[in-house]
Amino acid sequence: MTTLKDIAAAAGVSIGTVDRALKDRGRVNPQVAQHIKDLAKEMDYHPNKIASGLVNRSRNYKLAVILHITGNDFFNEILKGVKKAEKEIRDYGMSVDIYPCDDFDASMQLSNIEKAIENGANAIIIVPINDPRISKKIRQLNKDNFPVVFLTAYLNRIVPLSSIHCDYYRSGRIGAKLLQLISGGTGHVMAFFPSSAMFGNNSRKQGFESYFTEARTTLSLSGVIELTNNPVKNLSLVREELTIHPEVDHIIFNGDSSIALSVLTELDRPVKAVFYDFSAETKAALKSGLIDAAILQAPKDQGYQAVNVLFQYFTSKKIPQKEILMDSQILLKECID
Amino acid sequence: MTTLKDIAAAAGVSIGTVDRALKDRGRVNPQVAQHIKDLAKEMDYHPNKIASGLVNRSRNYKLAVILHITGNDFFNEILKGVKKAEKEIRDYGMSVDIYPCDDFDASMQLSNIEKAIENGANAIIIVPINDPRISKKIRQLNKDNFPVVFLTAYLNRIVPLSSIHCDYYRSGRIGAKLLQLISGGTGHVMAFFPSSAMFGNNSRKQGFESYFTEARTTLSLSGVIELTNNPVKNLSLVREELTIHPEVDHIIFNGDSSIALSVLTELDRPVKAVFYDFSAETKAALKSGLIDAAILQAPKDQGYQAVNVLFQYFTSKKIPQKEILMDSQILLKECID
DNA sequence: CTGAAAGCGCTTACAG
DNA sequence: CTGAAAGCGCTTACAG
Repeated sequence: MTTLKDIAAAAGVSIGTVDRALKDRGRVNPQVAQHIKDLAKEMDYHPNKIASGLVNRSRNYKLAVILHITGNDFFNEILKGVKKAEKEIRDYGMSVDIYPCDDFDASMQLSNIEKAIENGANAIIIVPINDPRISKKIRQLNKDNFPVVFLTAYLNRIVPLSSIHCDYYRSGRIGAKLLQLISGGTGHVMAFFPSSAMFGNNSRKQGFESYFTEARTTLSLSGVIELTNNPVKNLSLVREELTIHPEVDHIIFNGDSSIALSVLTELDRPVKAVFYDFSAETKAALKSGLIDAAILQAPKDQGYQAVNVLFQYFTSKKIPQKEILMDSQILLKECID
Repeated sequence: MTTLKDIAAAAGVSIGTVDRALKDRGRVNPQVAQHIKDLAKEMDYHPNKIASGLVNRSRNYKLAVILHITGNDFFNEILKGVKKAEKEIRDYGMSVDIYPCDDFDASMQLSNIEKAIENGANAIIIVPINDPRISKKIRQLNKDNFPVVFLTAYLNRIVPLSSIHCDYYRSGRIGAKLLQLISGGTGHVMAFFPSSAMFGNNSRKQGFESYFTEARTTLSLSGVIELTNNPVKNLSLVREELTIHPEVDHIIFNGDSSIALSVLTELDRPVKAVFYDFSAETKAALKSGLIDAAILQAPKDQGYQAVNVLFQYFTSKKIPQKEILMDSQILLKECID
């Protein structure tokens, strides 16, 4: 392994000069700089990140994770990933602060952004609520070159440093296909999707519907219902729709799983079901056979990646991919029991 | 972040003494040692791995990856994971050497183990061929406390430092369930599994068969064929079986995918198919609709984990889990197109 | 424009 | 049993 020292010796200069030349951080005689660069390439020099890390730790970067809800199984998974990454970067002097938020409370999220910055955050990881105030704020941060990473959700027409989420459209199509498979080819489907206030949810809904529009399924669609942000309202909504539509024998559900599960349990007819996203309840329901499949989006990985992307950015100046798409994972009973 | 220096100051001793007390690596007055340990806990001390890494790099650990075949898409994926991990640990002074092997050539694998050790390997990551000579050799290494990690495959009754593979039995059951789903409920199935020389393959076959034994499927099983290690032989075997059994309209295939794909292409009747493991061809076949599902076992992750486990073991003395099971991933056309 | 030196936190001989 | 010091490779003021 070539070190700065080796190159300095070969070039007959000090390691300080080598460093300046290689990192372009200073006034170095262009001739000398070029020679050093050539030598570095020749000697296959790769800076030792451990050593840089040891020095850089004094910089003490702070990352803020800003959520959009108070917490559920899905977000706990995300936080597990965040915390796993935090452990790995702690020694580099980086820390992570988590700002929880009342469900979909945009003004609270906005003030959390401001609070984070006051607290000295060097970057923000956010599950952005689709609200003009949030959009405006993030546009401003972009302009100021303040690093922002979108996690799980995103905002249309706003391009942060990086945006990490599943391929929502595709996951909608996968849901439709799974219904087709578990149905055996005939049935009536009712779909429940969350408020399309979040772009991802909307995109997932569109992916799902595209499968019917393109006639890729032999099932018939009894309805696509948009849920609200109110759990009580949602419970009666789901209950009601399944009563009004007695023909429905398949549902696909994206939202607070406990709601759909309790309705499924009280129903007097068999209904097959596909659920989105991880929760302990969903897992149990899959195991017991109450539901037939689940589609996950690797939440833990998403959390991990969000932190990791910023770590790379700060320590190695590595510009991340603008969009990091996570694979959807299909879960059947056989995958877990 | 508490450092050794902080503790030394608090205890009124030198950092050398603190280090010795905390790591149990030396003659320290028991009284003093206990006091230091208490202080460390109190002050929430966590050794900085970056700093240790910088020192330890001089130790130059060598890891050997010993394969059991020359290479295919599946193993290239594994190697991608190995190389990803290698990049991350290079700065810590660790390196990885890869020893390829003629397909299932146990004596070649045996000599590779010996070669690796001669070359100064500090640990071995191996896809063990089920052969008494290999078993004997690995038992000996275990006795000598030489770290061995099993990757993708394993040997019965031999417990290495860690064993990383998918849950083969479960993946067999998932295969059976997928056939049930894509069939719509009726059909005749023929299954092809590789030589059960590798324990995992055998376990997968058993998982698959259990699904039929337990009558969890409405399909009928026309045959379970064991493939050989000879591609030419396998091609005629698959072709022959599908000719002898004209009723077969579903296959599940675990082996060299190009063989099954070419037979599927030349067949004069429609046959639905589930394939195991990743290959570029499998992916294309899934996309084109020639096959209906694939079951992957996260090969890249497996390779990454194998190296990482040893890194943790050497740098942090962290004893890994005896068995690390990877999730099976279900792939449908909708997941990739 | 360039060099010498201190320091990041830990490990490890080397004295005592 | 304990301490002082060198060194891992890089970064960063500070002189010159």
